[in-house]
Amino acid sequence: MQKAKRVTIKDIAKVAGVSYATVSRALSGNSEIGEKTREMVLRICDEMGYTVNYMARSMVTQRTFLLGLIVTHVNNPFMSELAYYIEMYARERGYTLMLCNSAHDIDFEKKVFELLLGRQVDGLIIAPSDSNSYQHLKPYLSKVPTVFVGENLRDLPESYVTVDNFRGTYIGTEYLHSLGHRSILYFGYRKGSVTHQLRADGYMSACRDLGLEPTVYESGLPFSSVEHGHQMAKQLFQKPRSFTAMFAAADSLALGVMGAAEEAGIRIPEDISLMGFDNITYAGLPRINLATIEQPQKAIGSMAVDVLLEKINDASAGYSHKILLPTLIKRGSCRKILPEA
Amino acid sequence: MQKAKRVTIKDIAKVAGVSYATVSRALSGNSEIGEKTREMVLRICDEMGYTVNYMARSMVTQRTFLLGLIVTHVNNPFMSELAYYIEMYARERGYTLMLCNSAHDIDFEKKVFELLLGRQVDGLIIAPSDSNSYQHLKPYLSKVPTVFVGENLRDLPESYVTVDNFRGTYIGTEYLHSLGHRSILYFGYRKGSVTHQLRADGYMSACRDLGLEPTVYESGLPFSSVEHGHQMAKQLFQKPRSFTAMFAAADSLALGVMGAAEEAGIRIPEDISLMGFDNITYAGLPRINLATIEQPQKAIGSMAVDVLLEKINDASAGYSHKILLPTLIKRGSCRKILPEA
DNA sequence: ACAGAATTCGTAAACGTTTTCACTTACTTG
DNA sequence: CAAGTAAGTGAAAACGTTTACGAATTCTGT
Repeated sequence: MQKAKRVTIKDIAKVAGVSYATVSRALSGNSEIGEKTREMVLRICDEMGYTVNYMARSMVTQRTFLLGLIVTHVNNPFMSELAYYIEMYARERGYTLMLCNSAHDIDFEKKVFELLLGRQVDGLIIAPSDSNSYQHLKPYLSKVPTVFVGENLRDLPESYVTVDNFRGTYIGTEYLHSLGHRSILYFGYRKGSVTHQLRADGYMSACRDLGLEPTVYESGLPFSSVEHGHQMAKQLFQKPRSFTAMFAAADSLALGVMGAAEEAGIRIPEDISLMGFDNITYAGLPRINLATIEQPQKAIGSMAVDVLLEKINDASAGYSHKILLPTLIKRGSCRKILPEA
Repeated sequence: MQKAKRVTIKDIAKVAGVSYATVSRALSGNSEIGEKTREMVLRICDEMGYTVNYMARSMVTQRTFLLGLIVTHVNNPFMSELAYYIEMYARERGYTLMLCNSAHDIDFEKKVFELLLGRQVDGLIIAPSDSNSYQHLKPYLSKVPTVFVGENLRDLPESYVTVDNFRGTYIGTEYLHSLGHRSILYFGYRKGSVTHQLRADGYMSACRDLGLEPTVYESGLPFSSVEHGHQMAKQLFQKPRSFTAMFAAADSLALGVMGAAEEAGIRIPEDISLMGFDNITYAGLPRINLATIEQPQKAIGSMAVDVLLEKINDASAGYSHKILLPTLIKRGSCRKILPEA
């Protein structure tokens, strides 16, 4: 009883007493057709509950209006927000999203890419699991328009849209300095990642410009997470501290720091001011109140879609690099102190 | 240059010097074919970078191996976790996910349902935006196997998988009682929703069994969010309190309560013990430490897929209601007190 | 009222697969 | 070695659309 056979264009044609080409014309609307027949056909479609079969259509038009989205984890708050905006915006533009998680696994990422290719997506947005995952995906990139998101590929000949990571840490460091902090520890997570490198560079550059001594503490871990932050901070807090503020390279790390601080009896912001990066929803929660650098996720999402659609619609289009501006978000985790000097 | 024409089964056939039917057989593997030809064909496919076109395949097999997932908001932490598990598990079973947000909008939900229908999904998982009005989806339900998730449809003849909401609030209330609380306020969010009703019932039933006086404070708002919780609690805290513990119907509400409490100078857990429901990731964060009732999301996700696949593969299968067990998660937001009596 | 133009519609091919059916081969077996 | 069976392969139809092409109809202006 579940098997209610789907009604096709031919069924409509039979009832309407026209050829099925005419039905197609009435529906797609782009071809010329008589006004009375169009109305008649549309009415019958309605009555019979017809819905167009996109697959069949795609077979002949060679366009699926399908977009692939590969994220590391949808349940990573940064990704889920991005995914939300991308989905909504893509739908607005007539595209449907196929979502896949790569789970930070490069082989998985490759497989998923191939899968989506087989699904004939018109284009692909990928939040790479690793900034050198570009190398692994290279063979596929000629097969489908792709835009990278959330990672900076530097001057590689591929489209990407991301935030100005350098500027983010730069203005954050400036802010901490303006609060009176003269000894700021940078708390990073991944050596060798371009994105991370840029964040670290922004911090160091600001330190230089402000006459501060930069100190970097980082793990070689492949990605940031609350647990990683917790582990790292735990170790850190065992040794005596010489800094008054910490700049974490990602909000998730900062959250881990908060946990470790609590355990170690260190108060934030009384003993240490803490700054994050991303402005995930968690950061704004009442008790968390994490000052941070906001990535304009909605803009990143819609921009990624725009860039992609441009690429899809104009095969001769080159690649583009869009770098959006971050915003400083002041919150309770940072406080003003008197410079000791 | 982007337009690298995709290689089809016919191209392979030409190179291999066989008919394209043979190529198909070599790939799908289910038909009989000579061992040497199979290897030869597969080798050539590999060399030429062939990937099967799922759309074309689906045209003839009438199976797309596509699953639709409709959630209210992927960036709602409960949903994003669910989506993650569903995607991963579905992929494991050979299905690809098409994700759509309904944004708590019933008309939107309908449109999206229709859209996915047109995309020929084999089945549909939906976290309804409103459990009252499954009515608007009714006309579609005969067209595609569907399972509802996260909402209890009571005894409607449709499949769903959800947590035992009644039991969740029941054991939560018991726990608060065991800590010495004798005056527990239930802080709910949506009148008329079955899910909410069950949670409220669990609380009231426990109160009755424990000899406590139930008190319910609720808004008619359509869904729970941190902002709603904040608003509600703000009002509540203006009046004098007679309770020592609050049981929020959802973690997001509880988070809002925390914010309002902070503003009102009320300490948690010193002044009030607070309990949530869902165990979203936020709840476990260092400073939040929200005691709550955990929904087994991973199990819900995979179970939903299992139920759906069963329905897909056996058209004569009826519907099933799966009610999974919640778990009490003890955390710092609740503390022991001495009963005044 | 008639030539010609414009409009509307039907026929058929095409998209890339799977699968039935029938036809070759090759392999058994007595 | 004949005959029967098994195994491998090709030809062609089918899935539900869109669209180029051409035929038929209606409209325009004189």
